[in-house]
Amino acid sequence: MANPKATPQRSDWQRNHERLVATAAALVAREGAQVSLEEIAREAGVGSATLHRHFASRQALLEEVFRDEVERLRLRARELAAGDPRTGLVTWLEELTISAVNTRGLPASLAAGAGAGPSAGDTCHAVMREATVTLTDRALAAAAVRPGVSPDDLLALVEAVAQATEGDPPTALRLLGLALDGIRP
Amino acid sequence: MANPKATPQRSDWQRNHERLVATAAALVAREGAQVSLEEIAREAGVGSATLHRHFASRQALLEEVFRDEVERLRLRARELAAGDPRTGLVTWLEELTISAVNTRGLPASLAAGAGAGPSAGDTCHAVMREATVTLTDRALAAAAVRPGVSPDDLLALVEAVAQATEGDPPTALRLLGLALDGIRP
DNA sequence: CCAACATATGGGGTGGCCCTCCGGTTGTCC
DNA sequence: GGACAACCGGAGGGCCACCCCATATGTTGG
Repeated sequence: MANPKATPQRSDWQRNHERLVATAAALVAREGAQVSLEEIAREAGVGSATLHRHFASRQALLEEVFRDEVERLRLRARELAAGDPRTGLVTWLEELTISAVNTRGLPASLAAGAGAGPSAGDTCHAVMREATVTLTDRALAAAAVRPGVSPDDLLALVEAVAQATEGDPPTALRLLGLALDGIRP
Repeated sequence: MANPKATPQRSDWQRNHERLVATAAALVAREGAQVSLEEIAREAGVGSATLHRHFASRQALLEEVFRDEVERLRLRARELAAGDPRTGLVTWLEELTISAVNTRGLPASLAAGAGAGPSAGDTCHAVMREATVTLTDRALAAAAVRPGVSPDDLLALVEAVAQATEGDPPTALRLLGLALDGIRP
């Protein structure tokens, strides 16, 4: 289902693909991650069969919808990896939380990827995980956080908080703060 | 929709009601909180209309399914309120987390009640909230936790963790531990 | 420029879900 | 044991995910 660059699809394929992702982005932002797939297809002006042919699952569609935002976060993590290890990690977790809470459907998409193990490397969750591992390891190495803290646990916590407080950034940050006070050395 | 003791329902009503709750409990335990309501009705041997007449919503049905477990937890909180304030609160949060993670569908049910405000006083969430408020206030009064900690935040965190780690108690407790280390004075 | 063909499309069908209406049934109370 | 309110469940409407296959359309070699 993914698009191997080796065999470029027909132009209408690409057109419909972009249409679908754009429409999905708009509808997910307005109605959440569980929008009707048929509505997306209808709004995009294609048959529902086409949507299913382009995306094997709702999750596959969401992965593409959030690709840009995830990329933005990935680059941000790169930046943060250049500064202070402690504040870098904390800022990363905060910004990730804010993004997830403010981006309708993202928490669901991240959580969905979490259970899948390390199978597919390009899921939203996998990218966020790699960033979190890097920043956590740096903080651990600098003794900036209590030893034994696991990046997977941190990410799981952020995802849990984001999913539970979708649309309410202040609460999300309060809950995250509660948790973060536990990582002092 | 609740059963005011003043006008006892007909015997078949009561029979079907118990059947439905029992069947729902079994199916929710096996398949999770989003089981098909029609399947519950089918398995219970009643028409789907009857199920909808007895329970205005899926949530209403779940509330009854979990009534016993919630009552057990409530009594447990009472016990804990007699001991050390610090360990009482911590133990409560841990046991609540364990129960929620091990009881399929409970996290969803708790979370669903969370957004509803203080309208209905007998929801699962409301009961757990009252217990958590009591124990947290005690701990705050004894300066056993950092001031400013909110029982609602603690409960929200437990519910978030429980929902995100449903069926995986070790992870749930690790995440809770991460958060709990933040409540030292 | 055009034919032939792989690639892609979408209407319509299947089966499932939630929820409601309404004709029929069953407890209950006098 | 009859009358009446309470209760039941099959059937149907609206919506959804997913799939099949006859049709259309980009693409490419002559």
